[in-house]
This record gives sequence, C-alpha cells and structure tokens, in this order.
Amino acid sequence: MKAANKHSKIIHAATKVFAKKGFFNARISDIAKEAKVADGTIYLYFNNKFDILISVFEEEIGALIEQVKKLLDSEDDPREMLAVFAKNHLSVMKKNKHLAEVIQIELRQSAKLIKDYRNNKFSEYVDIISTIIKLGQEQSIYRASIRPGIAKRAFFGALDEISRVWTVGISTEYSVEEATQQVLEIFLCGILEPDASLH
Amino acid sequence: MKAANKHSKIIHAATKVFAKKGFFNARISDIAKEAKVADGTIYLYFNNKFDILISVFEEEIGALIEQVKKLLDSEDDPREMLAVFAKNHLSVMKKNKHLAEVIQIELRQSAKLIKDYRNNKFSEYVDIISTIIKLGQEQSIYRASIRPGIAKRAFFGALDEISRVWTVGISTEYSVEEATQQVLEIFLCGILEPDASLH
DNA sequence: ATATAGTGAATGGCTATTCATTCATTGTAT
DNA sequence: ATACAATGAATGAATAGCCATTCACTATAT
Repeated sequence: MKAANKHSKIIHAATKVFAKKGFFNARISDIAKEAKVADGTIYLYFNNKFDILISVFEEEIGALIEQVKKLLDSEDDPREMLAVFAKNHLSVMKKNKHLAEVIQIELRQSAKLIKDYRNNKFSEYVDIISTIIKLGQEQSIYRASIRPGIAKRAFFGALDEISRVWTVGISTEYSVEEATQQVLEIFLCGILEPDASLH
Repeated sequence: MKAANKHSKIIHAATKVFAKKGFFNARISDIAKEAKVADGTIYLYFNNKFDILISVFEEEIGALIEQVKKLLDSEDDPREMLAVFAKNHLSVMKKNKHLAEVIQIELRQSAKLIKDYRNNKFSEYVDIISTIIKLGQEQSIYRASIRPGIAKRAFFGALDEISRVWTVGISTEYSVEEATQQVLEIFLCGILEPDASLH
C-alpha cells in the first residue's frame, strides 16, 4: 500500500475515533486499530497525537471548503448563496456525524492550543459567510448597518448549535430542510411580525 | 474552615483551572493548589474529577439562570426580553472569561458523557429563550412560523460563537454593546434591506 | 478523649512514543 | 533466469512518564 493511501486512511480513522471518544480519551492504538495499521506506523506519517488532530481539521475542513465553494460558483444572488451555505453545512453535518463532532468539540478544545488562530482552515470556512454578506451589501441587498465580521459568527454559530443536537443523539426534533429554512428565515427576515410595531 | 466554604472554594478554583487548561489537561493538584487545599481534600467534597466538572456547570450556570430570570421579571415586552437575555449573556461572558470557556468547551466535551442531556441546567438556560419566543408569538409580536425550539438554538449559538472570540484571545474587534445590538438587529429584523425585493 | 476535617506522599493503572526487528519490494550481478 | 543485496515501510512489545485516587497519619475542635 502506498503512502498517500495510508495517510488518509489514518486521517479518516482518527476522525472517527476522535468523534467517538474525544481527543484525550482516544488512544493511538484505537486509531491504529481502526485504520488497520500498527501503532508505530502512525508515527511514520504524523509527529504526535496532536499533529493528527490538526491534520484532521486541515483535511476535513479543507474538503468542506472546496465543496461549498464549488456550489457557490454557480450562484450570484447573495440571498441564494447564504441558503446554499446553510443547506450544505447542515446536510454535511447531519450525514457526517464524526466530522460534526470533531468540529464542535475538538476544534474548540484545541483552539486554545493553536497559536495562530486566525490563520487556519476553520477561519477560512467561516469567512466565506462574511464574503457573501459583503457582496450582498455592495448590491444593496443586505443592510449596510450589518457588520459582516459579527454576522458571520452569528450565522455560523446558529448553524453549529442547531446541528449539535444531531451529534448528541437527541431524537430528531426537526429535519435538515426545516432547520435550514428556519435559519434562513431568521437571518434574512428576522423573527418579528411585519406589523409588530403596530402593537 | 467550614464545609460549605471549602466546597465553593474548590468550585471556583476548578472553574478557573478548567478554563485555563481544559478538563483533561487540568490536574487535580492544580485545582487543589488554586483552592489552597490538599489534593486529598478534594475527595472529601467530590467523588471524582468528572464530578467536579458537573458541579461547576450546575452551580455556575445555575447562578446565571437566577440572574437573568430576575432581570426578565421586570420586563414584559418580548422584544425587550430577548434584548435583556442577549445583553446579560454577552456581558457576563465578556467579564467572566473562565465561565465562558468552561461553557464553550467543557460543556460540549461533557455533553457526550452526560446521559440525560436534556435534564440539566444548561438546557434550562437555553429554554429561557424559547419561552420568550413563545410569549412573543402569543402576543403576535413574533411570527407564528418561527419554531421556538429551532430559534432558541440559533439565538444561543449566535451569542455563543460571538463571545468565543473573547475567550480565544483575539484582539477585540467589537464591543459588547455593538455585538448585542447586531445580534438583536439580525434576529428581530433580519439582514435584508427593507426594499431588497425590488432588486 | 473522641470525632471530624484535612493532609500529601505513595500507589497503580494507563498510554504516548520509541526502536530493534521483520517483511516486502526493487535493483544488480552472474 | 536466479541469487543475493539493499532499501525503507511496517510492526508491536517495551519503555517511561504522567496523574487520579487512596489511605495512613496529623491537626483541630468540642
């Protein structure tokens, strides 16, 4: 088996094991077993346990970025673009629970340990949202009073928290489609009745 | 020194240490040192390390619930109530970084380990949001199409993600006041230009 | 004097990492 | 075509260090 193949086998195994047990409870031997390699083999591809975690982020989130950017290429309405982002994010998280858990738990856990927090794949992913918002503002579709740097966090945070119930294992209270629709309704139109000010 | 006093001394020390190092990197001896007690003393008040973490949630979030409920008592406009919740949450998180980090990281970390996820203080806290939304719907101030169970997560997720930058140590891009105002603008009115549909 | 609270060194279990060895593949000489 | 050598990927048992928990002992209060 050639190197590249084994590298990604370990990455996928690690994603699965980290999601199931968490970084600190995951044993190297668990990952090795899952990847069907020897414990020592892992150290031919990674420097240490933490290095595996970082690589999981880089590769898994990198793939997510590629995917959503491709989808966004064929859209030009900023409203639709936000919808595409939300739909994609929630459906990926619903399908790939391992990735969802790693993002939700381990990414935050390790944020403290990563020095250059802004210079990583995760930030790149979230910045897609602010780019869309800025685009919408240039076209006067989104309000100029909205600060893209704050709104991107609000939007991502909403999606992330909503998808969290799926990883914790609470019985599904709502579908991906409904969750997507609700988040978009809230962000685009807010939750006020249009004539609420009359009351 | 009497029992109750020492118990809370350990809780506060643990909050500080968990925030700084994370649950798994925190040593019992760190907590003991911070609380100025012997390692063994901790086991007079808690069963084990994980029990300390659970107690931290229960007590710290419990206090947060009391505080925000008291503030909400003197409001009756659901719009204002949501504002009070956001303002309180963000200002507490900005001030009490230790609590913020414990909520953001360890809560998620431990969610996997806690069996009955819905029956805890954290859920009680987030449910305050859905209660406010339902109230607003009864008064026809909030749209009936909004699902409180989804909106509560979106709202909390937004606040949580926004406050995360303060704990990670990124230089402050925005103030508590501005963040609060932006979240409320987004949730109440959305981000669309009022006349965006004309474009 | 007894009970209760507190102490902190010692224990024991756990696991990341190492490294001497094996194995499979490729190259070279005859 | 065959034998032998060289390479480096892969292995997994052994090491070494960490740290939660315990417990025999001390201090304090009544």
